[in-house]
Amino acid sequence: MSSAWIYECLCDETRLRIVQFLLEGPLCVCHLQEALGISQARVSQHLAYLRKRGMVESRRRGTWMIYSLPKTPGPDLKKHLALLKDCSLTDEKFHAALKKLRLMSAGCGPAENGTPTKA
Amino acid sequence: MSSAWIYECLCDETRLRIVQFLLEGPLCVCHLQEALGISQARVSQHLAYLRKRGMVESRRRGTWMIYSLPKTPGPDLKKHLALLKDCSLTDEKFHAALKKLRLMSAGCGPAENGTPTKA
DNA sequence: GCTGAATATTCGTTATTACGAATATAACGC
DNA sequence: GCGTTATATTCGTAATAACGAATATTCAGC
Repeated sequence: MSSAWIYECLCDETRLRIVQFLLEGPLCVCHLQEALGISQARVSQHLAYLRKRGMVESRRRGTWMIYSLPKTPGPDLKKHLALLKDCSLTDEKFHAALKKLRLMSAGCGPAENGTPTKA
Repeated sequence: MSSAWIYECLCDETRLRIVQFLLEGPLCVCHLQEALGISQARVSQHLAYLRKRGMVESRRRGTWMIYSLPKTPGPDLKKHLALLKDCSLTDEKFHAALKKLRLMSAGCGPAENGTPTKA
């Protein structure tokens, strides 16, 4: 039952969305919060869940926490993430949310090496 | 969130095992019960869960119910099942259970077109 | 139609999980 | 040090899911 934890991480709709977003690039908590339209606490709780299990990594950038997918995922996780990305291509709702997110802010990826500048 | 239901189906360890077994071929309830080492009711409950969501199909053969994976799975499910099979290759526990199952009984696959004969 | 075998369903309980609200922590600029 | 912003954690509760036990259904053979 080696990769059962992967299914457990993704069986919650909010967590699945988070990982889908992170597949597009690193994001800070407040951007995820905006994109998902849920409370800050809920985002943090789910991120903590995913972090404990090794599904996401975090690094601090000033007061911001930048979350991203593991730089060196294990073979099973790597395949699952690739498949999720593939399946996300046909996910209308996700793409609508992603578009909204990109309009809202530039994302945390490009601004990684400077002081965070909120939109 | 198109394929969220797939993760929901597989996030339970028992259900994941069931689908892993079915990837090897059709099985009846009592064989699954033996292979999993759990009560008949639990197997039936989980199978009902999976059937409602289109993850498994069933057909009657005498008093036996033969469960199998969908003959014509959608594109996303097809990919997920292929990945699960791939990941199962390195799953020691699963292979041990599979070996035990094959020693116990011939399986329901070969006996499909006759009266079921319990080992 | 009765019986036994295989499977399904219902029900009450327990365990787990997600949640919102409140509070705590951490870093930054002053 | 103080206030502000961003994030994390704790806690009590509500929703959900899994479970065992008991019961119901379905079919085959007689």
